[in-house]
Amino acid sequence: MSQIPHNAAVTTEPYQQIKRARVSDAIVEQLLQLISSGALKPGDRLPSERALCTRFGVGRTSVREALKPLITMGILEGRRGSGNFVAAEAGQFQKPLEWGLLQDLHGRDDLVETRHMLETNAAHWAALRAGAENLTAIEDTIQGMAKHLRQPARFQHYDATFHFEIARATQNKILFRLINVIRGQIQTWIGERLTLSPARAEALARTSLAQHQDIFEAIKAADGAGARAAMDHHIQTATQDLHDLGKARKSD
Amino acid sequence: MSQIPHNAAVTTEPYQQIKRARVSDAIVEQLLQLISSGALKPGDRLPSERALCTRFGVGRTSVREALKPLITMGILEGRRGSGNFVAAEAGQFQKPLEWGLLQDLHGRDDLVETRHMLETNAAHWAALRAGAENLTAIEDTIQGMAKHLRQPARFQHYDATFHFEIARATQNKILFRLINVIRGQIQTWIGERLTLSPARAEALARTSLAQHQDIFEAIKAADGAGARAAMDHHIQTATQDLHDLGKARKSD
DNA sequence: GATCAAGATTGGTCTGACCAATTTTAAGAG
DNA sequence: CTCTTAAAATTGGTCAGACCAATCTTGATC
Repeated sequence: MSQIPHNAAVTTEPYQQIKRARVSDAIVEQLLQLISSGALKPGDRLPSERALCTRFGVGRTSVREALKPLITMGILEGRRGSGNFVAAEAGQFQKPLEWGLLQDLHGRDDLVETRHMLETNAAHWAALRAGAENLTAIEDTIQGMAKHLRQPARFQHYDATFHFEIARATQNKILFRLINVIRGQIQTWIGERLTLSPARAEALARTSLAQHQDIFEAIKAADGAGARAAMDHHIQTATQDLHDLGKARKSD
Repeated sequence: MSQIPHNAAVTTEPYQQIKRARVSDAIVEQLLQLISSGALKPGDRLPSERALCTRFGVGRTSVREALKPLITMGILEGRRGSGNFVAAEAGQFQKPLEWGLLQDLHGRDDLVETRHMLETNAAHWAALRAGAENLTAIEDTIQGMAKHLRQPARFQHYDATFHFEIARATQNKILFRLINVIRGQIQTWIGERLTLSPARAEALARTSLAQHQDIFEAIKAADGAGARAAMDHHIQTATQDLHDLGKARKSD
């Protein structure tokens, strides 16, 4: 754990700073509304910047100043020579979360610890709130894991989807987004972890599969405490495995 | 709780998309490094955009395209006629978190529930990890509350600082940032909640103070489970109070 | 020394132009 | 007619110069 400095102060001021009407901000608002209302769907192409100029009645500078924040946030995607597009992950706001959470992290401890907290709570709430649709989605991922015990890449995909579906079953959007961004980050750190002997990989997969089944059974039975405990056990095992692998790799 | 749509897919691809070198991106990188290295401290003023043009050897457009993302994320702050400044909260990345978490939220339920989870876990870890410096900081806020039982604004400030210091005592940067952004958001929703009779306000304050003391005692005793339980009780009470106030206001 | 108006500085926006990547079109070959 | 390929048009990225409005600086005035 890294020390958190004592310079940042807490803010209790509820009043918002008055902001002069910037032209670009008004455009940002309109574009956001077009996207959230569904008029612009992921993958859609926006009118060219020059066309937007005439539509909004502003200069191209303002249009570009409006597009820039949306591109930064990962809501839009600019392709030179082709056009500006609504990003596939628009609405998930993955990028700003990564910016906010993962900047200036020296170690992975915070990440692992937070993931443990989020996942155990997610299991708890999923058990209390999962609908039939959620249960079948989760069960599908388990069957996918069972069918690909010897194909690490496939297995890992279903593993990730399992946790993804549990996060969705919580019906809590904030928790859903947090789990996804942290899982994604841990995944990039792990990278190509599964470069170990096939026999060992299959053994790990079997253990993991059994734990996933335990979690699912508890969720299916609407057993909040049981789901939390099962997930706690699973995450601890997975974390320990990762830790062992890290040590093994260091000794290379 | 709002339903989470089933359209978003999970990504297991660790490879990053190749991106052409944009001039503005290179400038962003330099500026970020200047800030994280301490060469530019919060509150500092950047050279004027025209000056940056000559320093970087690029046009003003590129400079502005580089500044825009940083302003969007709250790292810089642009004041027309005055200059661009490093934001006071630079390094906290509050704004991108708000973007990522609070977009498109229909109700406050997710927020309240997530806060409950974060705060109870924070109390637990604070009890296990708080150093002497953390303990005195927390105790100071309690004394501040005790001295201002009849001044709601002051009391609320120390209340918020109490939770702020506990979040810091966890030594977990991610948890620290999450708690701050969510508390801030709940606070803006509450707004000027304390517009009730002085007698009732003081009664609530006394109850709250007692609960804060319980939490602090558990943390001081390094009693993780006790701290979690005390915080759980406190958050539940506070949430209930807010709920009652909301109902009372609706009946106006 | 305090007040206030004129000038200088700065971020925000507009216009028009050019570059490089991409797409579209059209010409040409089979 | 289809496929290939080169030219033309389109598009995002960058540059330059200009103007506006908000702010800061300066200096004259009392």
